[in-house]
Amino acid sequence: MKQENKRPLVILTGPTAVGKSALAVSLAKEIGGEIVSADSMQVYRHMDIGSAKITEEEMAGIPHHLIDVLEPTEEFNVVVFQRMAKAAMEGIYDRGHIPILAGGTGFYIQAVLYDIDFTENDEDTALRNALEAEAAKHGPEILYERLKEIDPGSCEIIHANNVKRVIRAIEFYEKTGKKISEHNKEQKKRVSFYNSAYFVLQDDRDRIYQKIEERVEQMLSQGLVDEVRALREMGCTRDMVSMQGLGYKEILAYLEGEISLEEAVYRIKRDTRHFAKRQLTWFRREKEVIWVDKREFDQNSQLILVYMQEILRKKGIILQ
RNA sequence: GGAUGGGUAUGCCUAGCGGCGAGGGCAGCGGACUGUAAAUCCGUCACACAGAAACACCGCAGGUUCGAGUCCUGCCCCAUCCA
Repeated sequence: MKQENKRPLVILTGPTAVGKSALAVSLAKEIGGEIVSADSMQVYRHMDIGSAKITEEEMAGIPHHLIDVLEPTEEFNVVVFQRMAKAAMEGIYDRGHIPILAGGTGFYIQAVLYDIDFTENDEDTALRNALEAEAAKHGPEILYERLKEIDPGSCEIIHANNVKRVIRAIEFYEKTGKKISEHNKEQKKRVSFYNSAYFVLQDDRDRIYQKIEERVEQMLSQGLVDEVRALREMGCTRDMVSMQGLGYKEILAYLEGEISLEEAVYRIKRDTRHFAKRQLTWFRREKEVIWVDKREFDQNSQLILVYMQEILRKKGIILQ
């Protein structure tokens, strides 16, 4: 398909706490956009403070999709995300608007942008659990050896200690009879499915870290502990996907008397920093990204907006 | 003033009790990622050289020893306790 025949898609991402949400709203206003959240935690209801969820007021009338659509007890993953995001985008196109995929989960963005094919296979938690138990009992090598026999290609890519990915590779083979290493090789060749602009908002590392620090403190004063306590009373446990979120698993550990509040806060800050770093690593690897460094715009979001629109115009994503 | 414990690499904590070109953890930094991704995992971390050559002040200065982070003496800091 020729570039101009593809449908438009704007992506706005970047490390946590750089200021994506606000910028996304401003951009949406300018270009007639609607926002599709690419965030693995903001999908959950009752998880407002810890996920730094955008407020109704901050949305300023711009429609936001994939926020507050699941209960914390429900499972969420890329496949579900992909399905929901595509559905939301259809609606946006129907309304003649431009979807703005905004959020920090690079993997989710990739799934939509390249329309990655996650070969349908029923998730087999029984198999996963069995494999996990095996690894826990006999060590991760045992699964790795097994993978070596069915899909040696994967062994070259996946480290033996990365049990989750080793399990997925085995599961993939068990369910489809195909090798995930080959499947992935195919998927990697894909090019953007849309006429897209992939903006990554960037800033000075120290500034990001400082904002993380401030944000965590703010969450605490907004009542993060109470929020988690309420979730716990609702029956949320640490093995749920939702409770793997930063801020949630640590506060749960505190509420269960495992660690002090001080330790929990320390870990949230530290792990959020690590997270921001991992996000940057991810975006550096993506080929089509357009880095938007706030330092180059004197932190002025107005200038950034002008710059982004200029690019969108050049790409034919917006007219005028 | 006295007692006791301690000071380990230009970030922090810690192992070490005569053979150490000093072990580990954290932070930091880099990387991977295609159905848990705010997850999971890997690498690096004084500098330089590489394997008969190189040599970071293991608080500082001496001493014992073939050999000292490790033992002895003195000094300087820190912590706690007693006056």
